Amino acid sequence: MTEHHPDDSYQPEVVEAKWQARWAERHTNEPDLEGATRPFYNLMMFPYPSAEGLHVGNFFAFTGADVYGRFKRLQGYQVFEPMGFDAFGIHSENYALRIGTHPAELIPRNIENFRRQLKRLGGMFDWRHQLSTTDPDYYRWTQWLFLQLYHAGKAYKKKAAVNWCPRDKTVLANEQVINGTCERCGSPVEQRFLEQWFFRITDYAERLLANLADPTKMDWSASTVSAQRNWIGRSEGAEIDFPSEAGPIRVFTTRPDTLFGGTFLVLAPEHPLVDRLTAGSERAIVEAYRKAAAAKDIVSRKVGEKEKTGVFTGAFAVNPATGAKIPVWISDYVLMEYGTGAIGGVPAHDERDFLFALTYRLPIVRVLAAEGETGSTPVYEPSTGTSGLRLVNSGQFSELPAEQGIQAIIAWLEAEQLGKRRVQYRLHDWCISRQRYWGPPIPIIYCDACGPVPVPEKDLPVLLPLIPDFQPDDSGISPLARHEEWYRVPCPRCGGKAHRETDVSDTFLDSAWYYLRYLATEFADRPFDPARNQRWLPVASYIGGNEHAVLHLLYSRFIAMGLHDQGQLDFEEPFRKFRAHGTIVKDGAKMSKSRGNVVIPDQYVSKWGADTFRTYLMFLGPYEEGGDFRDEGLSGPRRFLDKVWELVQRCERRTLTGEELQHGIVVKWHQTKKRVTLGLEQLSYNTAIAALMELLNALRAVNCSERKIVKEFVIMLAPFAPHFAEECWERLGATTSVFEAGWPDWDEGLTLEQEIEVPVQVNGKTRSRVRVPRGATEEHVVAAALRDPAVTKFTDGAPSKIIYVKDRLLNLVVRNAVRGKG
RNA sequence: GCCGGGGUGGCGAAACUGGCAAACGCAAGGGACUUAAAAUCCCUUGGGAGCAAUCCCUUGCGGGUUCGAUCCCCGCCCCCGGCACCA
Repeated sequence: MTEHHPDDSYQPEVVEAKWQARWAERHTNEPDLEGATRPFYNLMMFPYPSAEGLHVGNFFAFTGADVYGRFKRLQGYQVFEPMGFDAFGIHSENYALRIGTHPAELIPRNIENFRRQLKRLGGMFDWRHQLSTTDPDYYRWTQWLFLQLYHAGKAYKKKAAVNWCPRDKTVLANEQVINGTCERCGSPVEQRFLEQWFFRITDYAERLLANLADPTKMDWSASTVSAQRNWIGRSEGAEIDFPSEAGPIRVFTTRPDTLFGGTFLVLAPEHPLVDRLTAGSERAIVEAYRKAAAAKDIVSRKVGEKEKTGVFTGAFAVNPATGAKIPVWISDYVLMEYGTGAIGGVPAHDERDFLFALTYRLPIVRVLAAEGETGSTPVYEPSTGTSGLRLVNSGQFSELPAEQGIQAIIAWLEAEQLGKRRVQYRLHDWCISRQRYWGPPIPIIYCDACGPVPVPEKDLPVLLPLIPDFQPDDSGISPLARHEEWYRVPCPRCGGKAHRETDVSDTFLDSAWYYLRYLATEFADRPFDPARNQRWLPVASYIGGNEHAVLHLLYSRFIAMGLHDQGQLDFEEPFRKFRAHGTIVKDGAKMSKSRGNVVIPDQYVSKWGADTFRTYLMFLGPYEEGGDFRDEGLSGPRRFLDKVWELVQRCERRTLTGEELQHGIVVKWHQTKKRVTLGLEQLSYNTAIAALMELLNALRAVNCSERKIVKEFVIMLAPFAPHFAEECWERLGATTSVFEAGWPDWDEGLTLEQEIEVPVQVNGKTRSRVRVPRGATEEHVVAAALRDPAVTKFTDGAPSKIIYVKDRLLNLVVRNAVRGKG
């Protein structure tokens, strides 16, 4: 053991290895889950171990969350900061396929590498509670969760039009289709009709939406809240029945006020009434159109295509408001999965209906008019909203303002039993079946006699068999179906011939409840522990990427709500506070493998040290906005740490000198404590670090190394540079961790300077400053200002108006401003 | 089109939600130390005028409110993200 000398230099690799070892030995990062009196659950989104390793974006995310956890720790909370691996799923399986290694072999290897990187970063992780979603002890409970939802009637199987990715050879949830392409591989998604398992997330649409606006339940980033709102997509309106030969045709509209302008109906090609409506002579054309529509992939069906096509079914319906006989058409601009799959065409007030009417020469009747218009000209009126519009050509409703017209017509429809008020959501049920190998098998058995039978809980987990041929194919059937010995089982209910469900569940089901499992990893007999949940949940702080706004973050809320309604959880919102971190770009450009500019953290950690790397990441931009990673930037934070190191080596216990006091060291010190504390609480890490740099510069300027200040400096630096701070703390004579030290408090009175410089403006332009004591009266400051030639040069006589903001600013208003003569 | 977040020096950015615009850092230039380089230290660095004290201009664009606007209001432009033939 070498003795430290006051002048020995900062060697990150030595310091970091030492403290990582010591944290492990001392169990520094392992809070008492049973007895914690001030528990703080600090969660960050766990990674997919599906690549060579973590990239700088992951490090940025984890570091920011870790800084917050360490700050809370220093404030005296017992912080639980777990880490795990989202190791099931297409991303991991695709990676295994590409590498040509079985995922069961590859993924544990990746996890080891991820763990190594994470430990090197110096996160405050409690490794006792590490989990992997691929562990049977984990996915046993994922399957259990499926059964809970199944028994609650929240899981069901139906044959439906689903998104099929031809490259990944599986169905996808709507949330995993981005602009008609696969979220994972970017292939255009096809439509297939398959029997799939769904979760009834739509049952919770209203609650999921309402809680977003409830600050007692959720404090989330605005961008995430907005994305979820858009995704849930609530619309208010009415459904209206149009009588026809084949029975009533129900349409949904958000604008019942335009009902009198409905001159035709349009049904989606897949609409179930089309067969019955179609007249004999039109049958061939209608069939051809339906076939063509079905053949289109989702991209071209939903995106672009402004020209409208469609065919007449030969049938007519009656507009219940006007009594007019109106033709029934089909067109692919009407989508079966939204509303009722049928619309009333109002060509005068809807752009799409207008284009359709123009193409097929359908009548256009205007029923809304602006102020001072009669509405007699039958042209399309592109109007968004209802403001300034009134109804015309609308029978007894004419002349009502549009907003009132909506309410009046709904009331009339309800009275006449022609329709009713209705809220429509864009959100669809969550399709969780995947025709892939690498996931938890859905715990259902199909019996020839009993039908679908849930696997009894005592038989869980349904183990994923180790099979060599796990490649997916085009059949729409999971690779597991090829394995008879696994596929064929006796029925758990009657013992008769039966077979297993061969689909696995969506990865997002694995990740929808992992925060519960972290708290209970040592329990084999239960998925989570009520007493621990009671103590630690909901999660106090959750940090992650906004790309999961309508995926993981929505699904997790749904699962918590479902469990809550089953009496399993006593909260329904799992993440009290969520903050979305920003994204990192490299030299101004997005990082991507094809560009070859992906930053691998390891080399930087080796060169600069983890503490410098962490500090740089937190300094390079606002945490919630991200920033630009530039190699040159690392030298700044490293120089900063070197200077702090040097300050620590020469620090001494003494009183401040007159010169130091004169330079306002005490004020700067207390101001810094305040700024760093508030900055950390708001995740404004870049400004917190800047404040510390300012204090350091101020100390160095007067050569001050007073021990009390240096100690508090080290504590405040500890969230960013934990190993470094521990080492400094020890060298300052401590025998316990710096994280036991407690967060420094500041004296508000001492953050204010006693003598201040008040800017003096003339007509709003700063012309000079006067030094006055804090709290000086207006008279005092004005008198001082008018003694200053730099001011009087511009005033030329008595000011006509004086604005004085105490301790802030003096503004003298003069009528004839004198121009500066230089 | 609708919703959310942005637009400030050569660059990353800061500014008590109305009060000295550009803190902190990077890069660049000059100087000191050194045989030299690196490291370190000191100085300069938004634009323009001036020998200078100093003055004028400057927060995407155009208006407005105000003694005073990066901040508030109105009308635009551009960038990032979400939703979107959604009725």
